[in-house]
Amino acid sequence: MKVSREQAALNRERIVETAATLFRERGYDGIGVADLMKAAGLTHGGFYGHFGSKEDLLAEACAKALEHSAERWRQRAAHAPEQARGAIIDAYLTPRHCGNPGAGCAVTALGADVSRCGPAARDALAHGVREQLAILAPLEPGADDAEKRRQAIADYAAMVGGVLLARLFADEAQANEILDAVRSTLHAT
Amino acid sequence: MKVSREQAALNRERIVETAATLFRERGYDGIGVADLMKAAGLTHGGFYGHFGSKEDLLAEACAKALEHSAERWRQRAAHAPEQARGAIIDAYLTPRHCGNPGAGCAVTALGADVSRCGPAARDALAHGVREQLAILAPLEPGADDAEKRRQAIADYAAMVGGVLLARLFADEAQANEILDAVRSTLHAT
DNA sequence: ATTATCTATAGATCTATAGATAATGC
DNA sequence: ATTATCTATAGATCTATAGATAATGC
Repeated sequence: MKVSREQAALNRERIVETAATLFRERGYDGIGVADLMKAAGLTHGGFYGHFGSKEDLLAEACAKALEHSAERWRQRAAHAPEQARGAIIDAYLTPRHCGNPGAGCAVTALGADVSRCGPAARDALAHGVREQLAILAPLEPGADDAEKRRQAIADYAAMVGGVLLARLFADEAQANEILDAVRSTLHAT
Repeated sequence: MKVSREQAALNRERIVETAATLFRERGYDGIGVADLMKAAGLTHGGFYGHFGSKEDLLAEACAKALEHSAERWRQRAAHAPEQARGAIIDAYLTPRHCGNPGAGCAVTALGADVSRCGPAARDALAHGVREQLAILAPLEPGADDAEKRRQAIADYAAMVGGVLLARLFADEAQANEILDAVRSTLHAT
């Protein structure tokens, strides 16, 4: 049953990736350790060899999810420097993002859960937010760095809130109205 | 043990109010039916005489929470017509709101939970959002109704996202930076 | 020999229900 | 007689742990 040290590290990685997806899809309390391990192709009891607790895994899953998001933002920032801000905003405020929370922004999907958690998960998510802001701020209009940063925070808040609101509407047209309104308002800035 | 029909209605009301607070504070899965009933001064088993399921209660609790919010917005809208929009924004983006989720915006506290729920709670929260937008839209700048509504949606999204983000930061100064940035950006509109 | 994973289970939850109880309202 | 609430519990979860197993890595 035992696997190599290398395979064990890969298994750990797969648990984190699986958790990052399933927590975002179903919420922190929406998936148990047993089902999570089953989804990763492992058994329940093996979990505690890798993580001290479910909440420790949440912290790692949040960090991982936001790292993926940051990577995507960085790619968009590099490709078309002038329209980078608009590209990030447009990609965030889409029906695709709304409909795929498991691959989307961890702040929107898990922010409320994490804000009620212990410091490990909170700090992980907060750190991820600071990273995202550091990517976004240089792309913002503004006379100085303080103004750019302020605008980055305001953009991020509007994006997060926009998707959170849109996800409440089962009716696609109403969800799209939310996304379109936030998107066009941000583009007018 | 039995109480009057009138008292039973009051008890039901108290269950909803208690749930509206505790769900917002701890999340939908953060409080069980038994503890909820205890907090309302009743016993576990009595719950199912009033509600068909915990999720039905969530729907009613969301509706109630957003009705309270709408009432506060209407009061601000009536008091100082010119600065009504600013007053709503300023009251929403405060440390006080961040630190008291149990009395705050149900969308920020429960949006993610509800978006993973059945239609009853979703519809309740979505209906509440439409009500809030209907209050906010007439207070917005804009050449026509469509523009006012678009701006109301963008404002609401930024407020929701702002508080969600701010709640991630244990450090008060960082939380306040988020609130201040969103607030000042909205005021610049 | 070490250790990653497994099986099995303890102990504590959780939602929901069944049946008893006792006060209301006819 | 009706019914709002109570006690007690069924049945299904959940996190975490203990001890067994078997393959790696010295």
